[in-house]
Amino acid sequence: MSSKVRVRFAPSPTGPLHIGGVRTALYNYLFAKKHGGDFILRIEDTDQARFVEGAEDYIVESLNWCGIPYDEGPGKEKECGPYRQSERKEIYAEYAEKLIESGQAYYAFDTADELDAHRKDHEEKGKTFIYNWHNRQKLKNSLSLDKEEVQKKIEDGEPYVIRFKSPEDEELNLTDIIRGDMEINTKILDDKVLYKSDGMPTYHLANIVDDHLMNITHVIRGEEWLPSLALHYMLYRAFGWDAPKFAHLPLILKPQGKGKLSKRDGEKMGFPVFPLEWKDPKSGDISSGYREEGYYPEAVVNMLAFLGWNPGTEQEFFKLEELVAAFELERVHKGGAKFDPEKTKWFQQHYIQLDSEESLTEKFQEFLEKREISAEKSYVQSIVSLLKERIVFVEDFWNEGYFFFINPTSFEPKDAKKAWKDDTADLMTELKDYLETIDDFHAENLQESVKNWIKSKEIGFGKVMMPLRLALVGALQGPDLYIIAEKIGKQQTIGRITKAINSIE
RNA sequence: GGUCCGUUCGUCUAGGGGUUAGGACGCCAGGUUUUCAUCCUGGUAACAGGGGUUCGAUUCCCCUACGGACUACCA
Repeated sequence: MSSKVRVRFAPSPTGPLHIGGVRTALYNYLFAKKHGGDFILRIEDTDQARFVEGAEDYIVESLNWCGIPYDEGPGKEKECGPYRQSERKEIYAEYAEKLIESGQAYYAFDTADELDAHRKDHEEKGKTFIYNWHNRQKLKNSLSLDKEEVQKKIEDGEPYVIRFKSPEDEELNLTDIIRGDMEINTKILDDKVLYKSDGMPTYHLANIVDDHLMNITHVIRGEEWLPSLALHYMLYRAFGWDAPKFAHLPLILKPQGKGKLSKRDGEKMGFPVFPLEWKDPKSGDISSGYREEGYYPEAVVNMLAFLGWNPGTEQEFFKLEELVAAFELERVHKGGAKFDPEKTKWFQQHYIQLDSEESLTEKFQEFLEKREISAEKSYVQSIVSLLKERIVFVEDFWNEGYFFFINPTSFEPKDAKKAWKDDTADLMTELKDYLETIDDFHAENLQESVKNWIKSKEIGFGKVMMPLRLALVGALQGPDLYIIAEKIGKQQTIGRITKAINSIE
């Protein structure tokens, strides 16, 4: 086993890639890169009914945005292509036939309705219907029917599926890198459909055949596949192939309540569950994405990496290269992890603080342009520099500093109540008159002048500074007031004081 | 219901037969900031329960409870 590590991420294009899927992709990527291996993208589109237009592009774009591009896959064809299962149809038919020939699979003619009736019947008796060794002789298949009859049905074009012939009673020893050894008896397993009547393979067949043909060495996938592991082991054995190693990742759960994280949770609790914004082609519904919400990919990747894994040290900030170096499947947790939107914000805050002023200025200028607010680049840069340490998203430059660009549109009622007393209007009028006499509006000069003025009036600083802040900002928040006055200039400063005097009772 | 997997502060987790059970997010308090945020300091808070094994179990074993996944001609 000295062959090159090859892993694959194999989503089906049934909609936008969920954040849990992104984590699976990330772990695959990290593992591959750590071992100098290949990361392959395979599109599992064997279910035509669930195919969603645009989903594949979305998946590719998501991986690229996260900085975890695939080495092989659609658009990056290498010798193992094609990488869409719908384009590999003939291959699966061939392998399904091989299993029939070796007696490890059989044709089944039971209709969906018949099977449903069996299930319902069993359910009413409090039992579970399992199609396997104990009843397959009584059902309509090539094991129970005469050879001629089977032949005739096929020739007549009667629809059929191919089922795996699961052993009756055998202890199977399974190994998972994360969970260790497990033992399963085949008697409770059912004869899974390998090949559907529409001429397409099921996940199980396609998956095993492709993983083998694509020389996959490690299968890293979600825990929902754990119950299928026994089947997959038997399939490899039936073909006479070496099975890859398996690692089943814990699930990502809802922040509150029960169950796994779903699309709905994001909408309900106000955080994205998708990397990128997604517009459903049918309903037109829009689901928010981390990119559009202003998150940096580094933050999302770092957060995701730590959901179910940790390096065992106290370091929490990891760039992608560092994750590659530190990542180990053995350190992946077994239990599901509840998703924590707050922690994502914390990572985001960290990574945006690492961004350069130039880069942030550029981003904030784009933001301003969208709002049709024009400002000199040097002015924007000075605001960015001033506000940088208090922001988590680029948008926060606006939330924290809109007053550098526009007049406050209203006065925060709570703050007005606190800052604006009965005699404040008169005091502000006096201050305004005084400011009229000052020509040098640099912050230092302003500070000294106003300080002296306040002292000469023999009143408290708060009595002046709070209403002044309210007038200039619209609320009791923001950076140094003298700097604000300097930035917006004398005319604006006096104008805003006047407006406040006239509009606050 | 059946099969399988899991369970350390509210959350993400470290740890592992003898520890003051460690860190991070959140929350709370104090300091800085004549405001707010940032920042700094401190604090709160956990081994699901019951049996074993052992001189000693949070750590090993069993049971129970709880949680989760699967149980389709979906992946």
